[in-house]
Amino acid sequence: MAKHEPKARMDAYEAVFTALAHPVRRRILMTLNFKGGSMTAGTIAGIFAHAWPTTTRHIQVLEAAGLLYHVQEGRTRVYHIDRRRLQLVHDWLEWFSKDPH
Amino acid sequence: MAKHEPKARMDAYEAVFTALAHPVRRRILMTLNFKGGSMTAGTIAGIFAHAWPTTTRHIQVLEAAGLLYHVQEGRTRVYHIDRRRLQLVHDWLEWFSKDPH
DNA sequence: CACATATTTAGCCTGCTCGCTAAATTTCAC
DNA sequence: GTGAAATTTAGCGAGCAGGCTAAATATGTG
Repeated sequence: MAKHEPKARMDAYEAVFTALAHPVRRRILMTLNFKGGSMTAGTIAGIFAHAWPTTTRHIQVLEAAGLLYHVQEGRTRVYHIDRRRLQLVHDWLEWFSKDPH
Repeated sequence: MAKHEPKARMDAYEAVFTALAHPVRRRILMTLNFKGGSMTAGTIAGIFAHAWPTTTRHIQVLEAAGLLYHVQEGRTRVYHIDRRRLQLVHDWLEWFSKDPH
C-alpha cells in the first residue's frame, strides 16, 4: 500500500514537506502570501532578526522545493510564491479524508 | 539569545510539520490510514528495514505531535492514527487558497 | 518461577541543519 | 571608474536528528 504514488513524485513530497518543517520558512510563505505573492529578498530578510545569509538559505530551500521562484530586477531579486506547489500537500492530506476501501 | 534555555516547547504547527518532514513518518501515517487506522508497534516496525528502536522513535515523534496515540493491550501496544490532527495542516494550507485581496 | 514475547529506553556516532561573519558578485548612480 | 546598494556564496561551529546495538521493562505462558 505504500506505492500509490509514482516514485518521481516522492522527491517532490520530500522537498516540500522538508521545506515546510521550519517555522521561518512557513512564515516566509505566509508573509509572501499576504503581501500579494511577491517580495524582494531584502524585504523578506527584513522580517527576521536573523542575519541575511540565514534568510537567504531558507529562501533557497523553499525555492528548491518549488514553492518559490525569483525574477531578477536590476540589483534586487523579487521572489514569488508558487501556490500550486502547495497543492501537493493538499493531495497528500486527501488520502486521509477519503475513507480507505 | 536563547543560549542555555531549556528547549522551547514546540507549538502544535511546529510539532506536526516537523513530524511530517520525515518520509518514514509519513509512511507510517499512510500505512496506518490504509490499514484502518490502527496497528501494533510490531506491525508498524515490520514495514521498515530499520532496527526496531529507530521506528519506535519515529512513532514517538508522531505521537508527540498528536498524530498518533496508543492503547496498551497486554504486552502489545496498539497505535491509532488521529486524523483530526491533520486538519491543522489543512487549515494552514487554507490561508493560501483564499485570496487575501 | 523461569522463559519467551513485545516493545521501549539508554547511549553511542555520524552527518546534516541552521545560526553566524566575512568575502564575493552584480548592478546602479555619479 | 569608484563607490554604494542589494544580495548571494563560502566556510565555520554547535547542536540536533536519526541510524545502530545492548539493556531494560512489562506481560503472557507453562
